[in-house]
Amino acid sequence: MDRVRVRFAPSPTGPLHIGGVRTALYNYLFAKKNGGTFILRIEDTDQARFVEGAEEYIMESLAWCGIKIDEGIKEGGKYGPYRQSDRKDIYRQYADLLIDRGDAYYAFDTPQELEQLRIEAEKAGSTFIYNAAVRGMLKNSESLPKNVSDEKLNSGEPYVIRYKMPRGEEFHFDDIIRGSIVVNTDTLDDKVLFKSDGMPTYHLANIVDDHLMEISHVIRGEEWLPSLPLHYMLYRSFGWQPPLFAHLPLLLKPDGKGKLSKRDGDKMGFPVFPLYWPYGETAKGYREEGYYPEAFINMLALLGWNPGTEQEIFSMQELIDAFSIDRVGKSGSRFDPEKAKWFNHMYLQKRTNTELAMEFREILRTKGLHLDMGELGDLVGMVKERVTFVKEIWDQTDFFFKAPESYDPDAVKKRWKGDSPDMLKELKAVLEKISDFTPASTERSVKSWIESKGYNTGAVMNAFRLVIVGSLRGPHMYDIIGWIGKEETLKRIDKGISSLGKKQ
RNA sequence: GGUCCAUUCGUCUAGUGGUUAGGACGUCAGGUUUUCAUCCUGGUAACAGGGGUUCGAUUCCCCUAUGGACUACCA
Repeated sequence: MDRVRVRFAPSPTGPLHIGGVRTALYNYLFAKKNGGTFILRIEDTDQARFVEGAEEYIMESLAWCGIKIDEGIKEGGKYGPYRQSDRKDIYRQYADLLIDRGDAYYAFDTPQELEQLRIEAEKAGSTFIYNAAVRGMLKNSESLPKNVSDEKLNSGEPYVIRYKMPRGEEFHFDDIIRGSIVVNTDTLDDKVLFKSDGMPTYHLANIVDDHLMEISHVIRGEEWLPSLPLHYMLYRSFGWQPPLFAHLPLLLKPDGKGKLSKRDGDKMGFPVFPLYWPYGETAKGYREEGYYPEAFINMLALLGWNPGTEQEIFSMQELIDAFSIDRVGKSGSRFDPEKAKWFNHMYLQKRTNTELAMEFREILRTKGLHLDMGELGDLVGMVKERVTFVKEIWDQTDFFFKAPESYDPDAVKKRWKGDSPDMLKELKAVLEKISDFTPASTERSVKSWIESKGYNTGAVMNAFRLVIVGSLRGPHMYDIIGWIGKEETLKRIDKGISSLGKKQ
């Protein structure tokens, strides 16, 4: 195989959606697996849709995901510039070349005229296609006498350059994922290659850049499959060797129908973007929701690709080693937010207590709490396995920091019995005598006291939990009181007894 | 409407011309636990339908159905 060079070529029209991130990821994995180069090319030929901040967003997203760009706007490279608006001067000559070869022509039809034709066709129950069948009846350099056409060009009348799709040809081409595909060129249209504003369309710019940048494999979304024949045709007209193409299946909505769209996130309560999008209509991001990039990438990689083994947890390097484009599926994948959470849970479990403590410390800081790392590490270790996100640690540990201000009514009803106050008074006396207030020693003393008195363990411990935590949740009681300390423990027992009182 | 693409548990998927059709998420049940959660064990659940080809099709072919993409001087 020649040197592998792939590109991810998004348009800066807004935040990058997770489908786009997956496309970038597969390109990256394929490149790294084959010792190739991953290129980021910004396709901003549509000036009307350009969105400020989108380009930066794309780059920051890839960086967050750990997808490293080899050649691009910031990285540089021998094939630059890597932004199509900076390559504007390149495209015109290729459009002219096609005209010289008779594979393209000038068209003067106005957008309004074409719109009218479409409406009329629709009324008649058909679809208007600008192709060989109607070319001769429209305003272009194929139908008009040469002098009329030249006059229009010279007078500065707006025009576009269209590809002259051949008539009645059975055209064969290949896709790595789909296999071989055949279309009749009569069903294709004379696509605009060069717009009246002086910019190329996607089709022209894409083919020219892929050729000039020596792209070996084009890995992109399935929405491009219908224009693949045109792209092959363009390579043929230029006399260039086309790259290999792989069209990825789309990401679908978790419920209902259709492909995942930008609006789905807020509607269904999960992000569809890697990062928070701060402009205009803001959108949530995985990063801000508390996902680890490793988990996010792992989840995305497995949506449409699988290694053929039962392994599900992959580091980026493992993904690179295992990746093969042959194992990319053919059908669209429905995105499952629950599975995404599971991946994050798994990655969080792999973090050390110290790492988690450092992350959690940032959250505590916003609450005005400052603790040393040793204490925090112990705390986090008690609850890490019950959380999916670092931010959930607070929900699991709030009672460590403050005595309950109220007691869960259901728990009180169920666990606060008539003899609870007396039992807790006795328990308090037992605890008071313990000088070495560690989980091991409190557990030993309390257990032997319960045993000697013949009490029911559940009755004691649940009432105890109620006054310490405020509800029936949390880690083991001895771990909790070991962390909050003897003094605080005794205080909470007193407070609980006086607040809850005797059961009526 | 037209063109193209797709179709295995609810979801992501493995898989083969003859399998008890496997795994994961979810869900349900049981166990562990002083609580909740975790965890462990187990269960549930799928080859869209119809024709072929074949000794035998989930697997190969055709049709239908369903879903999806595209159908712009957007990418």
